[in-house]
Amino acid sequence: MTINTEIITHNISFFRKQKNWTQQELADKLKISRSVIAKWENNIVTPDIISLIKLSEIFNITLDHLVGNDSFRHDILKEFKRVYSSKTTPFDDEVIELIEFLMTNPTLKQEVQRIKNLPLKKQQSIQTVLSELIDQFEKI
Amino acid sequence: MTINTEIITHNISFFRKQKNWTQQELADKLKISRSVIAKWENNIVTPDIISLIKLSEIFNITLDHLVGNDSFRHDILKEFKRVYSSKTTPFDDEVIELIEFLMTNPTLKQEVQRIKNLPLKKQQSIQTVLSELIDQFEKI
DNA sequence: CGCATAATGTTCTAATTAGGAACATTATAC
DNA sequence: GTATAATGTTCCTAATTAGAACATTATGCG
Repeated sequence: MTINTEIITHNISFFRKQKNWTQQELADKLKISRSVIAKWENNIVTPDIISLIKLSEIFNITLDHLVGNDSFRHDILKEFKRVYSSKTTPFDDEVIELIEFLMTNPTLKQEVQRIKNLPLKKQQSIQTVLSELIDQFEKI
Repeated sequence: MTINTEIITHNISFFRKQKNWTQQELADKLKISRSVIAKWENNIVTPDIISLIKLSEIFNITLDHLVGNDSFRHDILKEFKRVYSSKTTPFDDEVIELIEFLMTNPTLKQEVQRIKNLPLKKQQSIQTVLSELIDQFEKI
């Protein structure tokens, strides 16, 4: 995937207009100069991460949404983005299933919690062993 | 909400270690100098948005998680609660924490999903072994 | 249309900041 | 305890940014 700043800067313009704000209004909210906004929107300058986070809050969208990051499409988290931007949509089945699976499997839930409480190195070791273990059971 | 870069740079360090990579390995993946990684992790320099997006892809997490975007997190949790209260299922805060844990830990998440897809008997076997495994690591 | 002014775009400058290479320190393995 | 891997730091150069001032374009209204 090729990443460029064009989408990001274009999105800033898009979401500002969606809110019906002028560059000056947005600049005031961020307490920066208006000309900076103009340069962001025309992709002359790329906003720093702090400004982007503030923008995502002001626009009430996720950072991933703001920067047009869809690389995690195959991840569970992609749905969170969707849910976040349209509250009427139910949760993704995958997420719900994972939750319900853990809620209905106290044993495994507890084990995950125990893993969660271990130091990182030990977590990694367990994951390595576990991966092998599952491999074997999948093969049987 | 106060935003600072500390969380971001700390997270880079955290997720790199979670993957068991050296700074050099991460630098190679990003095709940049290792010293830059070091400066990121020590909050001497703040990575630009393009690098952050690449990092989120490499770490396989969302940008929001990488930068520790809390406002996003709260909204997600609200959604969980909404969905679950409407299902009259008792809402379990512990599960939320687990989901959070799994979201920032793609490897383990995947393993749980694999377990979920196994037949019950095999699930139980794995849980038994896993329990013993965790025991040992907790004792060390 | 033609004017006023709101909105946006661009240029210039000063200052900050990032990145890489080299060097310094700390951690780890044997 | 030493060798080496891993990480931290400094110095330098190059690139980037924010703001102010100025230029252009868009919009509303008589």
